[in-house]
Amino acid sequence: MQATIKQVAQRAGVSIATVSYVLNGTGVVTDETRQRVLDAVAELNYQPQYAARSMRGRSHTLGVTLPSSPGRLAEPALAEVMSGLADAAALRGYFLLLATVDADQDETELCLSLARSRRVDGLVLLDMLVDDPRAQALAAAGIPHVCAGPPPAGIDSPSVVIDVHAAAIDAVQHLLSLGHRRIGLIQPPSDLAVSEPIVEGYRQALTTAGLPFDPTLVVESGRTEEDGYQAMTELLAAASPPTAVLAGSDELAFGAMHALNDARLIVGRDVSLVGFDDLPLAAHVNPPLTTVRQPRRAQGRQLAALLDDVILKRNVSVRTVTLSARLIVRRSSGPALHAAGKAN
Amino acid sequence: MQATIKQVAQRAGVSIATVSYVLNGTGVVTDETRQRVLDAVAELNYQPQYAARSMRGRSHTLGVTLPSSPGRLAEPALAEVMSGLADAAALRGYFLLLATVDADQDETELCLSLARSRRVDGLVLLDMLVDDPRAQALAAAGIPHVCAGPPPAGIDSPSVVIDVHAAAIDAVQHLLSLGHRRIGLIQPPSDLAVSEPIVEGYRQALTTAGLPFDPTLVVESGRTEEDGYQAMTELLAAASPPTAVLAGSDELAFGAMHALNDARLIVGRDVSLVGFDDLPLAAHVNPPLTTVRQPRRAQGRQLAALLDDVILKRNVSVRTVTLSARLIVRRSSGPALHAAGKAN
DNA sequence: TACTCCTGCTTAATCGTTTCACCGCTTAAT
DNA sequence: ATTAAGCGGTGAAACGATTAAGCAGGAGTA
Repeated sequence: MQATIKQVAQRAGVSIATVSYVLNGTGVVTDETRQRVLDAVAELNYQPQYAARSMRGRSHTLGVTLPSSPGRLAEPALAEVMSGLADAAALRGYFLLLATVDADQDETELCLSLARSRRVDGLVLLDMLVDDPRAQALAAAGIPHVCAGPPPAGIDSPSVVIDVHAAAIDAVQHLLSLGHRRIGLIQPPSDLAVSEPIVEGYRQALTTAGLPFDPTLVVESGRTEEDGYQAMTELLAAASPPTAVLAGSDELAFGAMHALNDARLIVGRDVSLVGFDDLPLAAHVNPPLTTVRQPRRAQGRQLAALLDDVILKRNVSVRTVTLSARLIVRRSSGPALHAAGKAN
Repeated sequence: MQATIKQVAQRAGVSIATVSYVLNGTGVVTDETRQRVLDAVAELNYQPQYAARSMRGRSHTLGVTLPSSPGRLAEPALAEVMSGLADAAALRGYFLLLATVDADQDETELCLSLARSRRVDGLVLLDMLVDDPRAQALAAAGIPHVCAGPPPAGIDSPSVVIDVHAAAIDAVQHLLSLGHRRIGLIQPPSDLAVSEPIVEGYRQALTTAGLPFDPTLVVESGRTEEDGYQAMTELLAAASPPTAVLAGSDELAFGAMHALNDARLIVGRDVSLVGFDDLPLAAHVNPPLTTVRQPRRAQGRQLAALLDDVILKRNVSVRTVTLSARLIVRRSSGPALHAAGKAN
C-alpha cells in the first residue's frame, strides 16, 4: 500500500537512481524528466522511508535523555526547556527523540548508543553535573552534543548557560539593599553544575559588600520542596538565624516558605526570601515570591540552534551562549527589621 | 570504528543470522552459542543500528505530534500527559518521538508520513477534536494509534478517556448541594472532543435535579485565561447572573476568578467557582480552586500501554480505557447566599 | 579524423539488519 | 512405517534508499 521509490521510478519511466537524484537535488536531470518524476511522486503520494534514507545520511533527530524518575517531564522548569527545544528543533527540520533511561542502564551508555546507532544526529544534555560523564564521553567520541549548563572543566563542549552567577549576585545585592546583613543560602545539590556558580555569586556579593562569608549560613540541600523545608528549619535553628535567605530554586523556596510559616514567621517581613526560576506558581504563593527569572524556554531554543550548528559544522567559533537571568521583585522580600526584630 | 553485526558474528564464530536471533530473542540458540555472541557483543561494544533495524522490523518508537503553537509543551496539563507517556513508553522499550507540525504542514499528513516512513510504530493523538481527521485517516490507513479522548463517532480507535461527563455531573451536584440553583457553564471550545461530554454532564445533572436547562447560562469559550475572563464577564452581564459557575478548565477558571475579582465579587461567597484539571496552581490561587482532578499522568501511561498492545496486536479486545476524575473541594465553592445576596 | 569532455541517464554496489528457506539429524505422533 | 515437528544452526534474499561507476551519443577541440 506504501509507495516506494521503485514504483515511482516505474510510473515515471525512469530508474530509481533518477528519482533519487530528483528528490535530493543531487545529479543532473532534464527539466522534462524531473517533472515526470515529480508528477509520479505526487500521484502516488510517495513518502521517502526515513529508515532507509538515514542508513546513509542523517536522521534529522535530536536526542534528549531523561533520568528515569517518574514524572520528571512534568516539572515546569524542565517542561519549559523542552518546549523551547521542540519549537526550535521543528524550525530547523528536526524531530525530538525522548529517551528515558532505564533503571538498569547508564545514561552515558544510552547517549552513546543513540548516537552510534544513528538514531539521533546529536544530543542535548540537561541537568548538567559537575564533571558530567556524559559530556566527557560524547566529547571523547566526537559526537555532536550541547550542554544545558556549564560543561565539565577541561571539556569545551558547546553549551548554553544561564548566568546564575551574576543572578545570584543580583539577588544578594537586592537583599543587601534592603538592609539585610545576615543572608542565608539554601544551596542546590553540590553535584549539580549549577550549584557552585550560585554559591560563588553569593559569596562574591557578600565580599564586595564587605561582609564575611559565614559557612553556617549556607546549607546544601536537595531538589524537592521537602528538602527546602528541612534546610530552612536548619537555618532557623542556628544561634543567630539569617534575616534573609536566597534559595537555589523556587521549589526549595516554596519549602522554605512553608517552614517559615510553620515557625510563625512572616515571609517578607520577619524573613525575606528569594527564589530561583520564576515558576508559574511563584507569583501565586503567599506572599508572591521574589525570584530570579531563568529564561528556560530561550535556553531550549538556543540549545537546538547550537546543536544544529554543531551537527552541520557551521559557525564553529560560537561554542557557548550565555543568557542572563533577571531578578523579579515581589513581596517575599522586604526591608530588614533591625530594631523591630529585637523589640518583638 | 563502529562495530557491525558482521564483526560480531565473525568474532563469535557464527553467522550474522545467529547474532540477530540472539539479540532479538527470536529463533532458537544454545546457551553456549548465545553466550559467545553476547561476549562478542560486549567486547566490541556493539550497538545495532537503528536505521537498518527498522527497515525491516519496528522502530521501537511512539510518535506524538504537537501543534506548532510555541510553548505548548510547557503547559502543565500537556506536560503531565507527556510525562506519563514517557515513563510508560520507556518501561516497554519505546522511545518517544516529538514532532512539531510546521505551519505549512497538515497535522494529519505529518502523522501519516511518520508512520509510512516507519519512523514510528504508532501514534498518540492528543487534543482530540470532534470528528478528528487524524483518527479518521490513521484508522483508514490501518496505522496503530491511540486517542487521548473520545474517538470520532463511527471510528473505533483505541482510546484512553477521562470520564469528564461523570465529573461534570459530580461538580454540578456539588454546587447543587451547596444550594445553588442558577449554575453557569464556561464551555471549552466546541470543536474539542472533550467539550460536549462536559456540557452533557452539566445538563444531565440539572435535569436530574429538576432544574431547567437555561442556554443563556452556558457560554462557549476558548482555551486561555483571557477567554475565561471574557466568558465570565459575559455571564455576569446577564439579566440574572449565575450564583455558581463550572469552568471547563482550570485555565478558564483562573480567568473567571479574575473577572469576578474585578467585579468586586468574592469568589466562594458571592459566586462559587469550580474548575477542571487541578493544575498545580489551582491549590495556590486565592481562594484555592475547587476543581476536578484529571488523572493526566495516568492517562499518559495508559496511552502508551494501550498503543503497545495495538502495535503488538495483543489484547485486541481492550480498545477503550476509561479513567475517572475526582472532585477536589477547596474554598472557591461555598453555600449559596439566598436572602443575603438580595439584602446586600 | 580522432580525441576528450559533457550530458543525462542506467546499472549495480552498498548500507546493516531481519527473516525466510533450508540443512541433516533426532524424536514424537499418526 | 510414514509423516511431522523440533533442533541449532547457515546462507541468502529482502528492505528502500544513496551513490559511484559506466555508458551512449553529441559537441567541442586539436
